[in-house]
This record gives sequence, C-alpha cells and structure tokens, in this order.
Amino acid sequence: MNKNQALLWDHPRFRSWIAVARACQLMQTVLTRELADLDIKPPHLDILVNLYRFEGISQQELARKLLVGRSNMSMTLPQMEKRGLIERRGDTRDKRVLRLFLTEEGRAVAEEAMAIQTSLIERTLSSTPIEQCHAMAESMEKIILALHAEVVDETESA
Amino acid sequence: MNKNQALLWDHPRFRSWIAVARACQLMQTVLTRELADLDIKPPHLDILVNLYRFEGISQQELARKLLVGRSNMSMTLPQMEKRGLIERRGDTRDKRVLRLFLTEEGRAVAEEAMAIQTSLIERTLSSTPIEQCHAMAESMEKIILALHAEVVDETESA
DNA sequence: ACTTTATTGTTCAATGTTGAACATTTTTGG
DNA sequence: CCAAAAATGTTCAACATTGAACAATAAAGT
Repeated sequence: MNKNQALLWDHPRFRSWIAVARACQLMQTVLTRELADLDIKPPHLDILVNLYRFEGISQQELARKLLVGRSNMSMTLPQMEKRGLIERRGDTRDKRVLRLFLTEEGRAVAEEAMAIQTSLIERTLSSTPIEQCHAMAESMEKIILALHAEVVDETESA
Repeated sequence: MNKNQALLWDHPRFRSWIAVARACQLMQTVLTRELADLDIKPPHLDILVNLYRFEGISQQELARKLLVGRSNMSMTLPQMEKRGLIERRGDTRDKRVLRLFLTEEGRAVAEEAMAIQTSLIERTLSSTPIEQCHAMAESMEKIILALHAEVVDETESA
C-alpha cells in the first residue's frame, strides 16, 4: 500500500532537499521577527540590499533579480518611496524606465537590516564548518543553474 | 563609504546562505509550475504529503509541522475537502479537534504530486554527489535546531 | 518614414497569508 | 466540584503576491 512512500523517503536527495526547504522557511520566519524592530519585512530587505549594491537599477532589473513579477515592484516600491527609503527617478534616455536609489535613511536602514541578517546567519550557521559552507554554496550554484534551465525550458515550450 | 558592504559580502556563511535561499525560491517557482498540471500548489502538496505519512493528524499538528498558523489551515483545508482530496472527521474523545484523512482521490493526487517533486529534485540535484547531499542535510538539521532555539527565545522573552 | 513588435511600468481582480479576537471544549489547580 | 487557564478551530480585516490587461515608449523590420 505504501510502496510509493517507502521509495520516496529513501531518496537521499529528496530527504536532503526537504531539510533545505525547511531550514529556509524557518530562517525566513525568524528573520521576519527580527526585522520587525526596523518595521520592514524580508522583501523590503531584499530590495534594500540590491539597491545598496546596484545603485540606479531599474524596476524591471530589480524584479528579475528578486524572482518576482513587475507588478510586485509596482506595488511595493511606491510604498517604500513614500516612507522615504528609496527614490525613483525617470531615466532621461528611456522614458519608460524608473531608476532606483536609496535615500540616506534607506541606506541607514539597509545597513541595520543587513547587520541583523548577517548576525542571524552567523549565529545559526556557526555549527557548520566553513569548508562545508563553501561546498554547500557550490552545490547551490549548480542547482540554481539547473533550475534556471528548467525555467527557460518551460517558458519556451509554452 | 561601502565598508559595510565589503565586510558583508566577505562573510562566507552569509554568501552561502544567500545561495541556499535563492535555490529554494527558484525550486518553489519551478515546482509551482509543474504542479499546475494537477491543479494544486506547493502548500497543498505539503498538506497531502503530511497526511500521506501521518494519517489522522489534527489541524493543529499539521499547522505546526508546516510552520504556518492555525488560521491558514482553517482557510485551506475546507477548500481541499470540498475538492474531495481530504476528509475531516471530528475526534470522538476531544470534541475540539478535527482529524484529517486523505480520500482515495487525495491519495492518488498525492502520489502523482510527490512523483513530480521527486523527479524535479532528482533532476536538479543530480550534479551534487550523494555524500555532499548527506553532508548538506546534516548541516541543515543543525541549522534547523539552531533556528528553533531562536524561535523559542523570542517567544519566551516576549 | 512607418507599421509592427517588444519593453517598461501600472492597475486591477483573484488568491494566499497572517495575527488578533472569538466560541467551544478540555485541562488544571484549588 | 468549580473557577481559571489552556487548547482547538473559526472568522475577519489587513496585507502580500500573482497574472492578465493596459498605456506609453522604444526598437526592429520593411
């Protein structure tokens, strides 16, 4: 009756990935709580970090980096702009695009939030040796490539 | 000016975790697309898998396993019941709890969905050696424990 | 030059998720 | 036995996310 079940949970890669997914979900939950002090949520942090590193990026480019739709950015960014964290300036060459910049306050919040995230990661990964972290990152990069291939496969066949 | 940035991205554990989070997000996206054939989404799959393994579980227990609130279950499970995937029976001993069971169709859908997920994982993790998968899972278990500790810390201090 | 196609951002309706307040039932402590 | 506390599930309002349809602009093809 449960032949499928036995087969399923014997797959070592399956079990491993379930652990990865669970850890990610938990990390997200804890990070959400810790960011509450700054009155921002993980999606805002992702945006701040990307603007911190890639100043002047467009909404489209940002959406692609964050793996979300453009409409998401159209909803979230104006909120952050009203809150004074970011600024949107029209591109002079291409009147369609809006280029994104951190305000001074946005930069400050970004730094605080990144400090919180880094601290959390350092704390929770402290039991994992550096070499294992590196190996993990290397594996993840390969997995990301494989997943990107899946994405283009499906969009092309459609 | 960007001293913080340089320090941040030099943290090996930080960089590694970002890769993990990204891979998870992508996996979720691709899985969502592949499950569309069965007209279910990842949260439904999580529920089906848990009912497959833990028949007769309560809504509360299920919510805890899935790391979501009880209200989430109260919204989602009646939908799945109407769709004929699951069944909710009142516990005879404790009139508060509803015990959850897969219907025949629910079991069939669960098996198909698990096959899709397993196949996707096998495909995308194929480049990662089994030993590395095991090491990864071991690290993740430690991280999960550390994160659980964070959760109780915060709830107790509050 | 001009029509067609593609890109960027917005809007909107549909859906999903959360936390707080609530009713019911059970357990605990006196 | 009874009142207080806890547990379970529901409801609701607030918010987030998505995809499709749309307007404005730019790029490509002719």
